Amino acid sequence: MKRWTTGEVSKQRNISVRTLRYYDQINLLTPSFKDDNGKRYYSEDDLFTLEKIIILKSLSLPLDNIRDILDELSYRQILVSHYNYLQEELSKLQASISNTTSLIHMIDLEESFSWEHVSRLVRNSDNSSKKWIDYFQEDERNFLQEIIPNLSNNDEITQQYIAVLQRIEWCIKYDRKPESDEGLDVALKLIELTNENFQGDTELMEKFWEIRKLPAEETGLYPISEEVLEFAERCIEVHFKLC
Amino acid sequence: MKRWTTGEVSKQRNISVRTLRYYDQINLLTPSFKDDNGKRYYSEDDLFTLEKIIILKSLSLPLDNIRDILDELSYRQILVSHYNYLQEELSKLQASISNTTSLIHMIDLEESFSWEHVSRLVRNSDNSSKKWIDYFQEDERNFLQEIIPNLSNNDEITQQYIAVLQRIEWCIKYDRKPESDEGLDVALKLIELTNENFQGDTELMEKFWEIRKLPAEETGLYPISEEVLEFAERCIEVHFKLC
DNA sequence: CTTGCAGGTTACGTAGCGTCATCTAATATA
DNA sequence: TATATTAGATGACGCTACGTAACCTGCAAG
Repeated sequence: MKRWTTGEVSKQRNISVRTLRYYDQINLLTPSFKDDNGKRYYSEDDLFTLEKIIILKSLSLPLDNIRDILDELSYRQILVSHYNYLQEELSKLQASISNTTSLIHMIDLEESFSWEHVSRLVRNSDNSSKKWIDYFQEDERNFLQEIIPNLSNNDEITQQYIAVLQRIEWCIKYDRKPESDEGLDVALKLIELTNENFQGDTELMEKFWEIRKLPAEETGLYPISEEVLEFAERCIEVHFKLC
Repeated sequence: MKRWTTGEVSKQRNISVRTLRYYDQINLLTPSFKDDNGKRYYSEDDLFTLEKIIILKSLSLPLDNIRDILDELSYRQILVSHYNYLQEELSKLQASISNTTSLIHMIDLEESFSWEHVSRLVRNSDNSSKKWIDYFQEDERNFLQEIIPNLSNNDEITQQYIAVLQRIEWCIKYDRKPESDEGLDVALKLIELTNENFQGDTELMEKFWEIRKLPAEETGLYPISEEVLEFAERCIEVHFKLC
């Protein structure tokens, strides 16, 4: 059975030696063997555990929480929660990107660049209130709740829709046609959204209408017109034909 | 002219009062007025500056660097660099997601879940070596270089392609047809990649061939077959028709 | 024999705040 | 008018996840 020294593990996993020693110190990852001089030797199992730790860390879990749950979760559970987390981040990022492009557009057009616009955009994109525990599945949560507190949550999907709708509004306002590059962009986002969050067009449309019905303060949008919906549909029509 | 107190700003921008006081303390954002009791009052300009700071912070810039460059950069420059950063993050995230799904697939199939596979995947996705300075444009960099060091960089786009190719290989291996949901996924990613990173199919194909020519150790892939390319093309053919 | 390298320990430093403890001024309520 | 609450202020200490420096050890190479 092969064993690895700190230096080897450090290079392989791209982690500092100091980190490994620290993990040993706080009893997060104690190497399965130490020789007479105190040299650490890591087994293959240790490396798998380290992998787990790295993944859980990327969920922004504090190390002592990781230590608490490490043994209770299977590799698959960890990966699935990691996957959920990543998808969530993706949503946020895409919303952020939309907002940022909107702002840049506004500056470039040198008009309507008011404090109102900025704060409305930023307010929508900023508050991230989901926590790592939300990325675990229900049954796992039940167990986890006993160890650690819980949290509120926020509809990120809605935010994504809002972002798309804002882009469409921009297009209409500045006379970009559905046939333009911007129209293609909109179409792509829409397809992505339907594909990732729902399974078909029915739900998509429902979501659209739900958002439309929300009061303006809540969505951060000026009231949404029929025009917008038509624009959206035409974007997809023009650029893609689903077979 | 309206002025805001710490508490008001705190709520509006979703920042702790402590943070505001800290920024004052380190001379990052000093409110334009203080009354006899030392109460801080922020002007509209102050709020814009705060916005800039928040954006720059989201680039993971340390606060003292932000202080140094804050006055030198226009709002537009900051937003553009922020946008570049976000796009970069998006690439990484997508690669991460692909890798994670691959791993989950492997576990689910309960075969070939060797250390080799895991480490190959993780090694590819892990090392993030771009730094915030890379997200500024050339002329801005020249100026910035005088203040702060510089860094290497890594071909993230290649990594994205690798991720897609890996998914295709998985499809072929487990007999998922281009017509399946997985095929649709692949098609979506491919369209996204062509649309975001290049402008047309020509470059896409070049990139594909470039990667194919790379030795296996570098790409982290088993040699890529004609089969893969055909599969990719069919995915797009089957699911989308560009008009 | 020393030199260098890979390992070790101990201990202090860091960023960006959170979190007391304590104080003041202004306003609301009894 | 007395008091309680609120929103502000200022230290000062605490925290995470390590980086970094100082110094020691064991071993192979020159």
